[in-house]
Amino acid sequence: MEQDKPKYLQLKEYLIGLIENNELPRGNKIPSENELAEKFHISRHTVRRAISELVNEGVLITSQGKGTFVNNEPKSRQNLIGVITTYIGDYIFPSIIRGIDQVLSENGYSIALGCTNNQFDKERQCLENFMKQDIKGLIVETTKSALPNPNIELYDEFRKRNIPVLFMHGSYKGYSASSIYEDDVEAGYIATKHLIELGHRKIAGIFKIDDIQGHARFEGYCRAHRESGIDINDKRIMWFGTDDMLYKFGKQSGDMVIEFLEDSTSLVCYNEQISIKVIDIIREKGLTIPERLSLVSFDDSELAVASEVKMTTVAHPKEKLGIEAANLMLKMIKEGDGIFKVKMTPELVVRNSTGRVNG
Amino acid sequence: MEQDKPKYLQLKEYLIGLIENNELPRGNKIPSENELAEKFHISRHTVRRAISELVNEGVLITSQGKGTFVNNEPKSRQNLIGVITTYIGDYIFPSIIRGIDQVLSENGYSIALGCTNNQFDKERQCLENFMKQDIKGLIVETTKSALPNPNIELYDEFRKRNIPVLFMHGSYKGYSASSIYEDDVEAGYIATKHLIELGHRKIAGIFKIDDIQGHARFEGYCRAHRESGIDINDKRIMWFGTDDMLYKFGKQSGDMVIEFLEDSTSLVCYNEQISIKVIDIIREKGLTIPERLSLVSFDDSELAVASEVKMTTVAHPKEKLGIEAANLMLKMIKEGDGIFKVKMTPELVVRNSTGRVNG
DNA sequence: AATTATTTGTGCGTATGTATC
DNA sequence: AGATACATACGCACAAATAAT
Repeated sequence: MEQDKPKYLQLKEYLIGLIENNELPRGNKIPSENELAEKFHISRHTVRRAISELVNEGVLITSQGKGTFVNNEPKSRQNLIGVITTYIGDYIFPSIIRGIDQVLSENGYSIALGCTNNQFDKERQCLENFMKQDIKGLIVETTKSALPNPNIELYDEFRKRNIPVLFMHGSYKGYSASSIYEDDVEAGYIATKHLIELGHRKIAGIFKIDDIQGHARFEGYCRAHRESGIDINDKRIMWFGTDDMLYKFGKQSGDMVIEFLEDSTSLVCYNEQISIKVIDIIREKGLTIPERLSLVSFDDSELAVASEVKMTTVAHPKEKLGIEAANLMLKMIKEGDGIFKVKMTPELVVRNSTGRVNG
Repeated sequence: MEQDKPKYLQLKEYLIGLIENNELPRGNKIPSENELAEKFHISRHTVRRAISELVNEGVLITSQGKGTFVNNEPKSRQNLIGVITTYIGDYIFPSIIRGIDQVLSENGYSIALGCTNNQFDKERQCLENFMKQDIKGLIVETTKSALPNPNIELYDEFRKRNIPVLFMHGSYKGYSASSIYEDDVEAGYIATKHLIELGHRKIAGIFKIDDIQGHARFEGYCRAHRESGIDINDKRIMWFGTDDMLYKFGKQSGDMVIEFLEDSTSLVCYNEQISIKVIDIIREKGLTIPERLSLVSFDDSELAVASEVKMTTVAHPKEKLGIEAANLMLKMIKEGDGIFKVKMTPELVVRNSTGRVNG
C-alpha cells in the first residue's frame, strides 16, 4: 500500500476502485474479511472497519454466513432540484413548470416545489425547507423582485454549499447571480411600437409596481415613445401592486378605470388577467374593442383567446423558458460556479384587439 | 443491563433515551468513552461501536481531543411528499397545488412534483424517480383513470415500503386505495338538474371518455334524466379523449359541433376549456347564449368568467381539495395503514350562460 | 512556551457466537 | 456435521488533538 493514510481508508479506496472499474460487478461477492486481511497484511478488525463504512454508505451489503456483496441499487441519489415560484395562480406557471419538468425528469431529476404567494416570509420558509432537503440546485422565480430582498443571506448560504441558484424573471436588484428571463423591455417596446404603427398616439399603460417585469415593460413602453418622438403623459400610466390588484380591477372600480382610459385610444396592459377585467369593464359600458380602444396584452396564455375579443399580445416563452431554465441548471450543476445570463426574446402575436386609430 | 441484546445496542438505546429525555441537551458533551466503558463494565471497543453508529445517524458528533457531543441540528429529515399530476396544463392544477403546498409547508414538508401528461409511461417514470427519493407519502392524480393501469405494481411497491399513497380524482378501477375526490356524479347531477328545472328537455352532453371523472359526470347526467322521467338520446352525447380533444373542438370542427347541438336547447359540457371553445363556435355562427343554447360547465376556473358570457358552472373544490388532500396525507403518515375515502361536495354557481328554455 | 492529562482515532490480537451452505 | 463468513466482545498500544496547568 501507499502513503500514510489510515489503512482502513486505503482499503476503502481500493474496494471502491474495484467496483468503479467493474472488476467487482453489481451483486457480486467481495473477498471475505479474512482474505482481505491476509492479502494486505492488516488485521481483520481493520478490514471490518473499512467494510462497515462502505455498508453505511450503501455501497456494500453484508450478510452473516454468506459474505459481503456489492449493492445492486447504488446509493439512492437525491437528484432534487428546488423550484420556487411566486403566486402559483400565476396563470403561465403551469407551462413553465411543464417545461422544467420535461427536461429534468428526462435527466433523472425531480422537482421540489414551493410557492411564495409573492410574500417574503413564505419565500423564506421555502428556502429553509429546501436547505434541509439535499437539493442539487435551485430555480427561483423572484418574489417582489423590484424591492430589496430580505432573504439574500439564505441565497448566499446555498451558494456557499455549492448549490447553484438560478433566478427566473429577473434577479434581485444589486445581487449578482445567474438568471434567465424574458426580455421584458423588448416586450414592452414591441407592444407599444405595434400601437404606434397603427397610428395611436394616446397610449395608456397599466403596469405592476412590485415586480421587476412591470418596471421593464414600462421601460420598453417609454423607449418606444421616445423613439417615435411621442411625449409620455403621466396621467396615462397606472400602477398596481400585488395587494391592490383585485380591488383596482374589480366591479366596483369600473368607473375609475373608464375615467383613466377616457383620453386614450389604446392601452398596453401588464398581463392577461388584468386585460380580461379591463375588457369586461369596457364592454359593460357599451364600448367596443378595438374600435374605441386598442389593447395589447402580455403572455399569450389561455386567457388571451378566451374572450370574444382575441387579444393581440406579446407571447411569453413560457414552456420554452422552463426548458431553457432546466437545461441551464443542469449545465450549472455540471460545470460548477460561474454566472450565466440568458435572455429570451418575446414575440408579438397580432389578433383582433388592436386596430388602426380612429379619427 | 438487561436482556440478551447486543451490548452496543443497549448502550445506543441508553444514550438515545438520555437525549430524548433532555438529560443530555443539544450540544452537550456526553461522558467519555472510558467513563461509559467503566460505568457499564464493557470494553471501550464496544462503547466506540455504539457511538460510531450514533455519529453515523447524525445524533452525535465526535471531536478528537475534545469529546463527543449531542448534535445541534438533528438529522436533516427528508420530509418530502411526492405529488403526481396529469396534464399539468390542467387549468385547475395550480389551485390544487397551492392548497397542498399551503398545508404541507406549514408542517415542514416539501412537495416533490411530477407530471404525467396523462401518459402511462410518464407516470411510470415519475414513480420510479420518486422511488429513489426518500419520500414520506405520495399524492397522485390518476392518469387515464377510466382505463386499467399498467403501473399498479409500482404503487404496491410503495405500500410495501409503508409509504402511504393517496389518489386524487378517483382511484384506479378495481384497485383498493385511499382516495379523495369531488363527487363527480353529484356534479353531473346538479348541472343537469339545473337545466331541467329551467324547462330544458333536450340536453346535450360532452364528456371525457378516458377519465373516470367524465364517466362519473355522465352518470350524474343520466341520473337526473331518469329522475325526471326524461329519455336519454345517444345522439345528444359526445365523447372525447385526451388525444382528439384539440381536434374535436378546433376551428375546423365548428360545423360538426353545431350539427351535434342542432336539436338540443342546452348543453352539459365536461369542463371550461371545452366550454370556451364551444362558446366561440356558437358565437361565430351568430347564435347566442343562453337564448339559443343554455350551457352548464364544470370546475369554475378563471375561464368561467373570462368570456363575455359568464358561465353557470359546477365549482370544483380546487384549493380546498388540495388542503384536504394534504391534511389526509399527514394523517396517513401519522396513523400508518388504513384506507380512507373522502368525497367533496360540488356546488352550482349560477351565472348567465343558462336561462329558461325558449318556446 | 512547554508539559501533562484527557479524549478520540488507528490498529492489532484473540475469543466466541451465529448464520449459511 | 463441518467449513466458512460475518457479528459481538474484550484487551492492549500508540497517535493525534485539545485543554488546562
